[in-house]
Amino acid sequence: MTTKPLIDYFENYLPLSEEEKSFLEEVFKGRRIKRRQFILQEGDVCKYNTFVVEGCFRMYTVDEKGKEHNLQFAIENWWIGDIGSFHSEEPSKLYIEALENAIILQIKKADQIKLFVDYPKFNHIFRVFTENALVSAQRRILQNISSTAEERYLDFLNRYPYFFNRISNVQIASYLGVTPEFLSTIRKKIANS
Amino acid sequence: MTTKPLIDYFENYLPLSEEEKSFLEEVFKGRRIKRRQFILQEGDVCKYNTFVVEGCFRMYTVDEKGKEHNLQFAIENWWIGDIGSFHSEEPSKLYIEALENAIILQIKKADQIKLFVDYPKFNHIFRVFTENALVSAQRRILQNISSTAEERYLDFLNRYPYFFNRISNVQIASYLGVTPEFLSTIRKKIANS
DNA sequence: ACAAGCTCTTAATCTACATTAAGACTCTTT
DNA sequence: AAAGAGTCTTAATGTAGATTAAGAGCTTGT
Repeated sequence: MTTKPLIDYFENYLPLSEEEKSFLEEVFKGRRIKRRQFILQEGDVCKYNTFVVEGCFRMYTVDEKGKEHNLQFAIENWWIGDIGSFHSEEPSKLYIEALENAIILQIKKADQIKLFVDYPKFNHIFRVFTENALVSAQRRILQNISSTAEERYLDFLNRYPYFFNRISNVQIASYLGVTPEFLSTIRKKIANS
Repeated sequence: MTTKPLIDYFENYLPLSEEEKSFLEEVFKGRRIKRRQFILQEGDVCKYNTFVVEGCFRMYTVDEKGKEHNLQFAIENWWIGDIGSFHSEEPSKLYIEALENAIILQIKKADQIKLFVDYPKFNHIFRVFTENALVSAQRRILQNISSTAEERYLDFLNRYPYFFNRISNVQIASYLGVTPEFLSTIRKKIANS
């Protein structure tokens, strides 16, 4: 439960000074999370920005009919959290649940603001991360309004091949916006072609 | 064709020094764009980040069947551009077309980098803009995978009421991911209820 | 070792939305 | 003023994907 994976991760983008490293060690807290445990639930304010060291999470909403819809998965070296709630400090409409036993590193909002003010370099790094996330989100929007479920599934496998053996088809179907039954027929069709 | 609207816009977030203002005046170039004119076309690298002073734009892709799909609109005080292409300097897959005669302010990539390096404050401002855009994009993804077209249309009107009289239903349908004909039946149903 | 609970599949029926085609109703442009 | 292009609507028919239900193969816990 050291911050080393996080520091390595940052140093892929920019070298860090010793002072910066020790500040990161101070403000990021390690936690072990068990499968099926939640790190955010609807109605709670998202108080932490979370870096996944090990394990796998999904972030989802529940609609009026009680159906769950996956917005995002996160595995090793991914960030997860409800950015909207984190910044506005308003209750979230999202759940974040561990799909596997996991190890995470979390930073509180006040510490993250301190990070940005005292070490402006991180403003830049996080701007770039957010831009990359936005580009992915835009691609997914275009796919949702222009592609069939089969095309979206094939693109998903192509883009995230390591999810194929790690995440159940029920969860993948919920991410793609189709029922597990229909994903099953898509898979059958692909297999027979 | 002054940078005043842009400076006013930034000052809603943070006051600017005279030096910062004069740098902005130096690097942002004004342009007049006519209805139906493109400021980005598929295959071109997106060389500018664009601030809309006046007028209205849409950003869209064209799929293999030749159908257009609107990713985003932009009116006064909105930013528009293909962020992915702008940063990677790879050819864009998007078009950006003026839906009305327009006035814009554009900054080149090299100048934007200079802006971030010399005036770190802007790193922060643009990080916040990007986060807000990401939150909107995430909300739209969740809607696309969980709501009917009617629900999406009602939410669109609710969220962007000023688009109702400004943007044609053909363009709105393309944004929502339905055909204009089906949007028409939705509108009829709403009117009769 | 067994029940209990997930997960995946198959198949029948149903519905949201697409496609095609046609007509009315704008706006522009000349 | 007339032609023409773009926009909105209506209606018939077609299809992607939802829903429901059932059963088969896996894990998991006791």
